[in-house]
Amino acid sequence: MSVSSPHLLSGLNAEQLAAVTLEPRHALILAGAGSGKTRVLTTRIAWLLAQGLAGPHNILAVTFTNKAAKEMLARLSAMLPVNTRSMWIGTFHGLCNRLLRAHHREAGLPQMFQILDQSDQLSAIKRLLKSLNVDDEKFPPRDLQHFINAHKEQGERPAAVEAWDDYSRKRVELYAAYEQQCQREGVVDFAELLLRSFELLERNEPVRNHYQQRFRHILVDEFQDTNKLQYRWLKLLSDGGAGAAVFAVGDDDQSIYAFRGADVGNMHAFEREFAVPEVIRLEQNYRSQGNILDAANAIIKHNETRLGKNLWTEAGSGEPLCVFEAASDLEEARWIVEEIRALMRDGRARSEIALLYRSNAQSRVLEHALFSAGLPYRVYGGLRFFERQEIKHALAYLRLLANPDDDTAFARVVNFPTRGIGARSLEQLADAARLHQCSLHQAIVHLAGKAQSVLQNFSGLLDRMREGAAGLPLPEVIDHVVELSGLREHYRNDREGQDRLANLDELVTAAASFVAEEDRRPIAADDDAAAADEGELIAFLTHAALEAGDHQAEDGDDAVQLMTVHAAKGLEFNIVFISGLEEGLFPHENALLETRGVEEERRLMYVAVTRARQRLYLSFAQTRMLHGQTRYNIVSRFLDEIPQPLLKWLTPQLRNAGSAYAFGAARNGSYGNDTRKAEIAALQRDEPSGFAVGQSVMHDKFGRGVIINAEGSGQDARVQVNFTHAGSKWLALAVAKLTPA
DNA sequence: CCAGTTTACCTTTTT
DNA sequence: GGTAAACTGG
Repeated sequence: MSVSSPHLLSGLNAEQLAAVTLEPRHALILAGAGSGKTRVLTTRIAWLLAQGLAGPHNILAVTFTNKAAKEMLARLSAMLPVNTRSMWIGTFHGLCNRLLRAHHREAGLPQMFQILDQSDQLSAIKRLLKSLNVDDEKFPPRDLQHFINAHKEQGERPAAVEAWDDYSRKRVELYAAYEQQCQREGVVDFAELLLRSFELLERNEPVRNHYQQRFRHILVDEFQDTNKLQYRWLKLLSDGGAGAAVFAVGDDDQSIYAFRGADVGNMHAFEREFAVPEVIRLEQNYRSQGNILDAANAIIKHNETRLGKNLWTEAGSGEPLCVFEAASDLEEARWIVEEIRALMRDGRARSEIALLYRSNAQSRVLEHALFSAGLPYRVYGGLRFFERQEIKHALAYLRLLANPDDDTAFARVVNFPTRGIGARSLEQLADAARLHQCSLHQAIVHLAGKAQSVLQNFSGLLDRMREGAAGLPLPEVIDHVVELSGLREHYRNDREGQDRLANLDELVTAAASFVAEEDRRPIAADDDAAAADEGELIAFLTHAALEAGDHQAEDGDDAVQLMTVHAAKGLEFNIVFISGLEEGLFPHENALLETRGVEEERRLMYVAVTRARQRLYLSFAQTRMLHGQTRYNIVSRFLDEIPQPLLKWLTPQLRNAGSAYAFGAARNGSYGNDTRKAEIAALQRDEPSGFAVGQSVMHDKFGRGVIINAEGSGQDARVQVNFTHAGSKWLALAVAKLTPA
């Protein structure tokens, strides 16, 4: 390895170079979209190694996605020959898991602890509520799950949570009970991985000292997405800033995970608490044409709380952004398909094109249109491989092999496929378990009568599985379990079970390639205490929980890419469509209620816009089917925030010329039947005083809006209006001064 | 007492 | 449109 490696640094601009070659000290890099962030991060690591400022084992690099971690590793090994295995590179959850496996005893966990993903966590909570006879109407499991996770992410155990009334006291009590249940079953949820390893470092001085001395350089990707606990974890590991040099890369404008506890405030806190000497801004964008960047800059300027940054490019302005107003979501989808066809006639590949939307529910219409047109497409999102029910069932059996006391897994498959163990027997079992303070599996011996015999049969099945699996390689273990459990038989008899059968086979294949991968890069004899001797099965189950799989999109074929804006973060495409630019959808209505909610939505829009290299299409629809009912939306404020000269309207701008209702009709049916249907429905409802659902109206105080609902007649007539800036309101027509806009 | 059928409910984003 | 709880028949 050369002492100075000019080739490493060639092609970097001045700011990138400054960031990469900073002397070892704390640094905050504000890296705008498309500014070469990942390159800076990986080159920084390579530079530290090449300069001899650190050995591989001194490096800890943390990312948010497995994908980012893999990419970093791949790029790094391409840059210089290095034993990446002795570096700690991974997601927060992955690294915490590694820490806890190595120190499970000190952390108070069984060696074989299992990881609950969120759906496992939810069912664990439901089971808990049932066993404590808690009314799940009063304490909805989802709320409780959010409550528990939010507190864990703040670093708060039940004892630290403030309770001021009976209700909050009860919730804290349930939080405590949930912890006990997890501890008894030997399982940890996602947030627990973080909190437990934080507490391990905090309380165990030898362990803390060991890692503080080992890691001299901590590099953090997507720093704006860290939550409070992750920040404290980093701070602890760097000995409050006195130890490892922390190199944090982030973009406050791309912070889009506040909803799950991410705290942009960490960037300010880091600057202050670590006394970061200087902040380096990467503002040159290598991705997008000028007009696209101008639009992105114009949008994000509307946010008040920013560290401040303005992207620029040496590329030309490029094309204007194309805007399309559709009569309906179906129309929007049809237009997108037409446009894609035109692009392909121009010689564009489908894989250059991405369709972005705010929420997954929007993909269906787009998929339908693409499918009907025979255009290949790939959807990112939705169910991932390890989240499919047949896979989760198979994994549950595997978990029971490793740990029969895993009640979540037990409850999941005890009667699946059905084997005559009904609700009644399970109730008795749960009662016995509570009475004896033991797991469901252990409670079987305390039963009597029929319940005991059927459950002992099940227990015997598990024993036979374990015996049959002994000594087999992992893929064969899985195959054996799938067979013996009756899962294969069950899906064979199910008319719609063919895909599921194929997935179960795929699980065996996945295990085979997982084992092969592990063999190629064996966990090197780590200098850490008790190098995790987890065994293939535990490693595979951990892999399944932490990396739920590639969002089910097959590689290879040339296909249009469909995904949510969140999923698109970090990606780039030559041509991007952002669809559904409507108030209530994007920005999402739920976000309007939250403080700073609109700002987060705006950052989301900023992320969406900056995905495009050459061409950006923006579209919205007047009516949209959502959750089975038609909604009448007005154009998103974000579209209004883009300067008009950057835009090219593909549809006439009639927005002030009449109601949505009127111009749907004016288009003379050429835009499909959807607007007509809305029209007819409105007429049939005998709307009062000449107002119709879907019509644009003006109000002295609230401004412009669209009527989305109506009821009553005469003096009692009321309409619900969705105002651009004031939100949705019910107004009595006799009182409110509404005028057609 | 269990198993298949119907109904209800939900969906903003996810490691 | 898809799953999980409630229902009802065997």
